Amino acid sequence: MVKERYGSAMANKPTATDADGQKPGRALRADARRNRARVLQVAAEIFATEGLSVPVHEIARRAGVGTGTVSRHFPTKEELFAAILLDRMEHLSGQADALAEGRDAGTAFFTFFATLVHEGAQHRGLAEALAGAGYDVETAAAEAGHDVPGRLRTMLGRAQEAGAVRADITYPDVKALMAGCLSREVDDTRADALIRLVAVVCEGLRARPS
Amino acid sequence: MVKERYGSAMANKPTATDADGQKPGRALRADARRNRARVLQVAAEIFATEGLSVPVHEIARRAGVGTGTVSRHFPTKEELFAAILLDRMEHLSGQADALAEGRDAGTAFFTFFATLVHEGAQHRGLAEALAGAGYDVETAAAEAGHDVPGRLRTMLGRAQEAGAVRADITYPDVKALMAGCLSREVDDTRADALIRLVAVVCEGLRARPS
DNA sequence: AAATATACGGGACGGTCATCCCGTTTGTCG
DNA sequence: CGACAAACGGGATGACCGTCCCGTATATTT
Repeated sequence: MVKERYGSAMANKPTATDADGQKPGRALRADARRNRARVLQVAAEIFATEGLSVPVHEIARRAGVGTGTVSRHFPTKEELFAAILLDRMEHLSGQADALAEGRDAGTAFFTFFATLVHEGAQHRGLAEALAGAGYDVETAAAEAGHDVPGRLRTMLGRAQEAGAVRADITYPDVKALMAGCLSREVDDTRADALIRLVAVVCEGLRARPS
Repeated sequence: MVKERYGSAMANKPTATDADGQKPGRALRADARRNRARVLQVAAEIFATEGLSVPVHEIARRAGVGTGTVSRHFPTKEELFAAILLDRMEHLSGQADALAEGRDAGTAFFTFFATLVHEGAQHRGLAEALAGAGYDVETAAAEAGHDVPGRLRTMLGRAQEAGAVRADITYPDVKALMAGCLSREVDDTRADALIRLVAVVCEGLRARPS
């Protein structure tokens, strides 16, 4: 079953983060930095393959650390979710910038759309869980300079100006269609099924001569 | 956050059900039938608007009955989910049959697709939760004579034969696209946003001259 | 109207987790 | 190499929730 309610304990807004996602005030000890990274990686993997309900104790056990270590680095489970997501955002915004230059607007948009779908397939439910807990992922990412939604929105606008995408499509429409490609309902999560779905959706989005 | 693991307590397969969803062996007392219906209705409403994590105690309280009454009618929370879903399936399969006669195959398919999306918008997550608990909704519904997926699949096949839908589309593709239109990501759940999404998807599904 | 089975209410129980705390270990700096 | 702060581990704590139970109330039957 599904638990959605969280006492939102996510109030702190770091004003800046470095590549390790930590506040500027203090340097982490070497072992601490190592453990933090390891927990982040293991958690991302486990949540992706087994769902978000895996207990924090289990994450700690499989990462080879104590539960105290996890909750010191990530005081609540949501903050762990958020850290994972921020990490992915960083990666994706880099790819977006690379795509935006060189190709025509339509190709860039459709390619980035496909990239997001495949990325999302690896981290189902993470964003939804955080949104449900009242944590605004998009804003947090934007503040860290990894504004993936903003980049997608821009690409959409350019693609529409270039006449490659239907003019009446909105950004929320695009988000919803992305989520559709990620639906759990698809029995075989293999790449080819995903690719066909993306093709259908892109076909629907494409502008065509009236 | 999300809990996905369920000790699957859903073993009993009623061999037949009547309109109230009860086994043939015994007639329910009048107050029992009333309470059952009331809980079913209230639960469907609450789960639809506030999510599946609302505690059973809360359902009982708002339905004006004791928790014992709920768990006597629906021994586990999953069985409550399943009862709600079966109720909707019954409704939908009727609509499908009405659509199947009279119109051309393409129109019937696209119309039923839209109907399912709008219905699904009212009951987000229910099907997923049950599937995650190992409960096969489709089979249960089919045994009760309300095989909605089967009807959709048939309509898809006919629409493809009639040349109205791309031939390479599979049934799982259609299910996934449906789920996409139902995505939580859509901020405004108003009807017009949904309608535009459905339009985009149908456009993508439509067969076009090569 | 009395008798009886059926259903009701809601408190109790047990299990699961996220989070906190504190005695112990270990990196870091002089 | 010694001292101190930082970080570690993992058990304790408390909250939440699904399910069960049983004394009480009420529909049904004769």
